[in-house]
Amino acid sequence: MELALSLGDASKPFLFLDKAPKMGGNMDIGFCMGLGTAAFSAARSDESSRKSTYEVYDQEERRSRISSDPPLQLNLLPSAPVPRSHVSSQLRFPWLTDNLAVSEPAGSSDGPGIGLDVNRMPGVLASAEEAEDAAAPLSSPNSTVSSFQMDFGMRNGGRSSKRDLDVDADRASDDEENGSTRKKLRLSKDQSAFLEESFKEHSTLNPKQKLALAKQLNLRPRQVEVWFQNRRARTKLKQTEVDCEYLKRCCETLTEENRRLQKELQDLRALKTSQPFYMQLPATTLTMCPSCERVVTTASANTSTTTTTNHHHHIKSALNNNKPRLNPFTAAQVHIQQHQGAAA
DNA sequence: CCGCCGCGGCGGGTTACTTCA
DNA sequence: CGTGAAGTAACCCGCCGCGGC
Repeated sequence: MELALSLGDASKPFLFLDKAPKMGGNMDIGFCMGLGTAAFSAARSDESSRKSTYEVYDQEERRSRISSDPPLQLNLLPSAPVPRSHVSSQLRFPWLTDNLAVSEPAGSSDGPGIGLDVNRMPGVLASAEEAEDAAAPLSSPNSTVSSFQMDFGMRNGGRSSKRDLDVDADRASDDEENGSTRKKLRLSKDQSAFLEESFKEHSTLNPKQKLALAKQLNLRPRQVEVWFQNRRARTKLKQTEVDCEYLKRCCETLTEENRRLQKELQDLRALKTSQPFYMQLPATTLTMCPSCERVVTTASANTSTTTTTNHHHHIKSALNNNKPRLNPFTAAQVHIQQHQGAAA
């Protein structure tokens, strides 16, 4: 599945918001970005400085589909590089009532990937708007915990483990003791999954979408915004890695080609010295074998065109197949004639 | 019409924290 | 149990576009 990222239509609603209940069992959502050529990476940086990077990717993908280069596909879905918090095989959305019962198995909360809902606070405001109102004037780091309103965890009445309690308690005390401490709060796996879904719909948010998402997830709009910024950064980083890998392969290929050509040149020089007759032949120009479309070196001598080739295996073949022995130029001519004869 | 200003969004970079091997 | 690496939430800064004046 190939999904072109599109940022253009910010007015487009999140489709999945309407169909969230259907998402339950399907984690197999391909999220691929097309990469036509690696070269665009450097070029686009200036040209698109004020465009969204992902919009440019989208354009490049369209271009790449036109070109003959097979696009590199970067799978950016949670499946691979995405954190352990996404290991669950099913996306469950606790705000959907039919999911409640299976949200978190009892007794599993101390294991890895427990979906530690650090944002959830015992005293919950009624709405995300209230949460936002509470948080709005406080963008300072120490405001985070106190402003988080997570009516999000409905599993087992809210608390999933003693560890959660301890962590929250620690945070609360930290906040009280150290007002300048920046708290980093993990989003739950459900929140992350939902944000991931929305990112696939739109990699950027308009204010409406941001608010809607924040409300859905009981996060502050600022958190949603930050999450999307970071997510775009991660995507770009991954794409850069893919670009680098592609360029690396290109470099290796070219190095190999260069090595091969050097050897070929060496062989030809050796041939030239061993058979001085050919030294009298005129200067050569590059042309292409009309049949196999490989580059050949053509030497024009008055009326007759004799051809040697960079792909001198052709010539060697012609030399071997034609007795008495032909010189390489005649052999190349024979080679081309053979192609023409075969085509006719 | 033009310039200025405030606002908001974004990218890039960084920091601080969490989790895991 | 301590530690380093990786992942990521949150922040800061600068730039730009846009709308209002």
